[in-house]
Amino acid sequence: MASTTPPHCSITSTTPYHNHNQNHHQNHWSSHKVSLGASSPSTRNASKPGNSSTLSRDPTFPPLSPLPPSTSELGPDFRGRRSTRFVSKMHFGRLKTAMGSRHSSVAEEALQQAIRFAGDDNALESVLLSFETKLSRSEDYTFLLRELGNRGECSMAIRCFEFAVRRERKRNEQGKLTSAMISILGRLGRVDLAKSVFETANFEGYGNTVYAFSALISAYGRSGFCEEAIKVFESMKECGLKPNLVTYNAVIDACGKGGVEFNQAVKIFDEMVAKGVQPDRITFNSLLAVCSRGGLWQEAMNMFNEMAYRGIDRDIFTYNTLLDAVCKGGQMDLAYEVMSEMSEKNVLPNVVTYSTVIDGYAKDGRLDEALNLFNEMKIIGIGLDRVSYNTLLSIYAKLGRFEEALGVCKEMETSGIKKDAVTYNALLGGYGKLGKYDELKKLFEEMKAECFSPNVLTYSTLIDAYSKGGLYKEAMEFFRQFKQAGLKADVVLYSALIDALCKNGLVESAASLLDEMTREGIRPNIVTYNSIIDAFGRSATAKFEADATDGTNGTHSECSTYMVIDRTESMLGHIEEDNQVIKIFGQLAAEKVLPLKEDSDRKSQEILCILVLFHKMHELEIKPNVVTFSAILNACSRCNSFEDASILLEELRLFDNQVYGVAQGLLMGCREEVWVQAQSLFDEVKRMDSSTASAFYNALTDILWHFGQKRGAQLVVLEGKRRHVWENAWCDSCLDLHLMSTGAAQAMVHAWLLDIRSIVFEGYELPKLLSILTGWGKHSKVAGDGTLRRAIEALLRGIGAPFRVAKSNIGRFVSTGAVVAAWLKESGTLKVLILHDDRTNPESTTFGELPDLQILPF
DNA sequence: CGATACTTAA
Repeated sequence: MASTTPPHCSITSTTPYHNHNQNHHQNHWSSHKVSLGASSPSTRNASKPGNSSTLSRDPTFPPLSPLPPSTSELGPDFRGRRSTRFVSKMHFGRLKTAMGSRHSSVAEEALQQAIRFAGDDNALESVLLSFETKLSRSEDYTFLLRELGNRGECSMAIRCFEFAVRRERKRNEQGKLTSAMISILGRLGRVDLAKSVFETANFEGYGNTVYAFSALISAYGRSGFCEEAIKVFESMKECGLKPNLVTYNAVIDACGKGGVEFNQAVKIFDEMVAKGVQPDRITFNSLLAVCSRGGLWQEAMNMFNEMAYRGIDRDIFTYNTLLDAVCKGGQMDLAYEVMSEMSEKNVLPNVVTYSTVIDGYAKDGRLDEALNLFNEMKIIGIGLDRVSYNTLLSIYAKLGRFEEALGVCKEMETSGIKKDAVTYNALLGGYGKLGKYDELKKLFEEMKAECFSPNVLTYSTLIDAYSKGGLYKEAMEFFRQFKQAGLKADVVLYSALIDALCKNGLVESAASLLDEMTREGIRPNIVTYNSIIDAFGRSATAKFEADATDGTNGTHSECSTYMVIDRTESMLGHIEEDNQVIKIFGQLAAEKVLPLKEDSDRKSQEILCILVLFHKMHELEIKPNVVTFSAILNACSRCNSFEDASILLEELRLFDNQVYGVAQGLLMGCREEVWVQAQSLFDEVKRMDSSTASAFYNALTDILWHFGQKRGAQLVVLEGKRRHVWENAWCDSCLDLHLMSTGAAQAMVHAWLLDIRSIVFEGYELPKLLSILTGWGKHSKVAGDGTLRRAIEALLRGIGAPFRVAKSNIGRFVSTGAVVAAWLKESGTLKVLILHDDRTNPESTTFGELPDLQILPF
């Protein structure tokens, strides 16, 4: 890694990652689904706490309600804010203990009494009074505060603090209590209260210390309010206080939690060095955390190297955070390397290390490797914790390996770890994927019965699952429950809704939802964009029923979908404001959405919209992934203009030459030129999970087939077969096409028949019965609509292949080996089986024209 | 003197 520059330079230099002009060709092919990137801080801070910024004149504290629901014990969900995923790093598992603190045993006694009166503030007051003479020093009170905080007794802690401050004479002792209190409130996620404690202390004259400021900075950081943290940091300097190591560390840490740009954190780091404050391990660990947020693995490696240069030890946190950055950056091979080096550096990987790398593999689609690491963990005796169990569970759920997922649940139970909201949501996702709606409902009820209130993700999962299954009525019902619960929609929920609309061709409604979410300050991500891109070329409209009397006379309006929906009276009896979504879902449920009639002008326009979207994504630093690529190719396949499709791909090459260059090259018939590049693309896809990989091959084959590059399509399909993209798709007696798109399937039929032919010509016998399976159109929008079956039927008829529909199964075409062999021996057969490209590169005709290649068995 | 650190669900 940049070994030519001295490491101490590397930290502040502009990194290639941020230099889009130079580097955007390399970094766009990220396989992980969500890029946290650098989100705009302004939107994230839409709901700043405690905006009553005027200094409180009243030395009493603000009313304590609303308190977090459960204050009696420290549950896993114990935090003040639960609305955002940016603030996931709250460390209530690692409590500050009073071990080694210099409190007296009387303080312990006082604590026991106080806990007994939990919730009764007056009783607490009398306990404190009765101990007043015995509790001498502020250490005793700090101990009490901390222990009350650890037990979630926020209001008691504040009472105790007020009491202690009142009886204390010495300023610096009051100051100690203040910084402790701010820290505790910060840990409890109550920045609003922390701020008012701070302001009061300042007003009363004992809060103007570097400790109080540092604690407040950290409190803001914990809740993700990085801008506020930096403001406090600046105001501290204005007060004439000098930030010290801890202060700087707290600010940098806040940057990491708030998802701030790496460069801004580096600026603070530079300032600290310039002021002569020597960074320590925690500084670097926090800087690494900033990198990990944005997946800036190169910068993280630089930091890591710089630590060695400065002679700073690296601990388990250093390694875990570095690994997180490297994993989020999609560099799993490097992650593996780093992890392997840990033991020889005497830092043994722990459960967090494993969870991090395992999740990295899982997100990269390398599920086998993820599962291997779990085994490794078991072998070397690292016990699984809640997080690792949930990670394992979600991998199985994602793979649809439900038996194993349930096994994980059992194992969790026997190890004494109860299911939590994460577990339930992962299970719901798993059932949803398999379309097990009864179980889904049952589990949802169980979850509620176990008092895990469903959160946004729960509802997103349910809405997504039901709409993917076409069950819009249920999806709508869950949406309504979600609204009723008063939850705020997030990017996942919006994406689920948008996806449902897109899959039904309601692009314009989807676009208006995209606007709506943006207006609400919710940043769309790659999943959102992939759905919308996928919708282009699917135009449909909701059908407007003038008078719902007979339905024969529904006027089919051609104007914009959004307008149609807007003018449609709610069929729910009453019109709910704000509920565009419910209306549209109502339409979907009533099957009043019809495809718009073929309109090639419109489709061409839509294709070009993709370019606009792509630019927008680039602007928002949302990295396209393989799903984006597949979606774009699918949109092209739905469009009839070769010119438009090729213009689009040509333009997209500016963003990622490798990926779009390969597609464009194959489409234009320059196969020879791009085939090496194509191979490395296929290598990358090979590492992803099977459904993503097959979607990629399906999309690429479809566009080639659609635009007449049939030989190219066939080569791609064979590449996919060689790499086992479609499981057990092919043997001598049976060709299973049910996971393939129509283009891929057709190209495959030709290849398979050619292969069978070579068996015949080598003098071997064919199996008695040959069959071609098309399934029931699993991959088309409506299960069982048979698009694939019809395409294959037409193809077989077209080439005169003697197959017929099986009696028992209309998705299966059968023939006998003898009949097929006879047909294959006919003189004209080879000619119809060999595929050709409409376009070949005139300068390199040799490659595509060698018939030998096609006759040989593959 | 008191204030600062890691991993999970689409």
